[in-house]
Amino acid sequence: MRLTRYFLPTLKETPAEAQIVSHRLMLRAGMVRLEAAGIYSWLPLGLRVLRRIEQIVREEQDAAGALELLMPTIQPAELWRESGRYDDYGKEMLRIKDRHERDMLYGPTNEEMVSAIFRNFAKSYRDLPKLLYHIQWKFRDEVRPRFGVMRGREFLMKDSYSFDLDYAGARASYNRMFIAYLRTFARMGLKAIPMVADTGPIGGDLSHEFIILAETGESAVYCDRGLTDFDILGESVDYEANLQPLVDKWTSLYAATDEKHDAAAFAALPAERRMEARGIEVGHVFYFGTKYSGPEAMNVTVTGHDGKLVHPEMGSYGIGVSRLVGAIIEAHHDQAGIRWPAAVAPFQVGLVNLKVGDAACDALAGDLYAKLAAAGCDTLYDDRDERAGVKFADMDLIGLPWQLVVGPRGAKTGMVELKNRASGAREELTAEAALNKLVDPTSQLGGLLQELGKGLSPG
RNA sequence: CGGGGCGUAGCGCAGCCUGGCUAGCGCGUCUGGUUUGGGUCCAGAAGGUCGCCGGUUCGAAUCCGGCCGCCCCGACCA
Repeated sequence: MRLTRYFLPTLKETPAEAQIVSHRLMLRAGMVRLEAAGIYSWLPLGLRVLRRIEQIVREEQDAAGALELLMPTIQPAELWRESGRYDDYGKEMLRIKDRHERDMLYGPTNEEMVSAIFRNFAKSYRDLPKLLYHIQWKFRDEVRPRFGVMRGREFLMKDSYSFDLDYAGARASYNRMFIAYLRTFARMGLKAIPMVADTGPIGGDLSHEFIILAETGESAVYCDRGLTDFDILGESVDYEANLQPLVDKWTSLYAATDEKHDAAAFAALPAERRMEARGIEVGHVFYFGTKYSGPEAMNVTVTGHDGKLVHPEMGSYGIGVSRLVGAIIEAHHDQAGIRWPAAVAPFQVGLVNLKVGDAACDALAGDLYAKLAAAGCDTLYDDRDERAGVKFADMDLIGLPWQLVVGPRGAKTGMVELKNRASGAREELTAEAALNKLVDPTSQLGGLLQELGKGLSPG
């Protein structure tokens, strides 16, 4: 993409309303625009990131055996009256009426609807187990939206729902999602730590929040330092096998948010393993049994092995997709701007032509742009007639993993500079060598790019 | 929803307390020149219903009342 043709309204100064760093950077980098409290338009750069995150989530859900569907944003109140939540949910639910004065609502979640869908089609134990998910905009009329997209009223969420014949099956589904979540966040360059969460009236130990560590996190967290050394991507995961040992490994060490914190248990850890930090919740997995499938709610039944009707055991599993955009920035930024992990970056390479109009610079940069494009590498080519400082500042701000700089100093001899945004490391090398480094499929980055390229649509 | 703060040009702000010429400044934008490896410098220009409605007054960005919007702290949540 040529920057002269792109829509990238970067800001030098920080808008007054933004307090936390991710919100500031998203506004300054031209990713989003506030439309109303907690409601945002996603501008082209922000949308690209949102889509990358969404796609990683989708791939891991699919890999874990979940099936994608798409339910509407607007739901009839009838469903919620069935479960009893229409009256319980309170003002957080945005209630609307259609032209016939029928009560509708903008969905804050989808347990009722997915239960109704499942109830309609599933008849027998042979239809179980099933894991259904969708990625859809939700609305919760928060009293106080804040932190930009991290706590908006409208937000993009991936929510999955599992249906199993019995508790053992539900636990297996839970484990699938648990592992899928670990992989999902790890692929995004995040260290997400599962922490025991409140299960409410259901009880049991089957609810975990996935928390990423960030200095600016919303809540205090306490955990065993050993958890940060675990690497799910290094494990071989077979979703058809028993996942319990793997789940046990991740839940064996102490980890809790402040509301579930057990000071005594934490104090029992060796001092060097005690870690106190700040965290942001990016996912939540929850087993709730027959709360929604039961007779007092949606009354979902299938015929069991013995011919008797049974209510499926359910669970739900959420990932805050739009929230992740902010959360990732909280975890990956510096003074100058964002430092995107490659897997979610809006573009992989920022190609900077320092002197547009200079024959050597134009030719070399143009050639590199064409070759990067041919190699399938998402490249943002800064071909603006701007000063070097402006270009560098914008590049650092939007945080693409690699900056490929073509300037008059080196262009004559075919030399360019390659800068790694995350580490800040720069090296002078020939254009050819830089290209090979960026797109050679045998190189680490090249391999990553190839993997990223799969299934990604241009944004 | 309780407490606090703020709405003046695209963005960041001053002016308001103590009403008074054509409402300012910086950044950005446009034009010309200059400069050219980290947000150049000079000159010129465009751009504002001072959030909205009403009141007080000879006169309101400024004082008073109401409303709307946004932000922060708290309680609540992905």
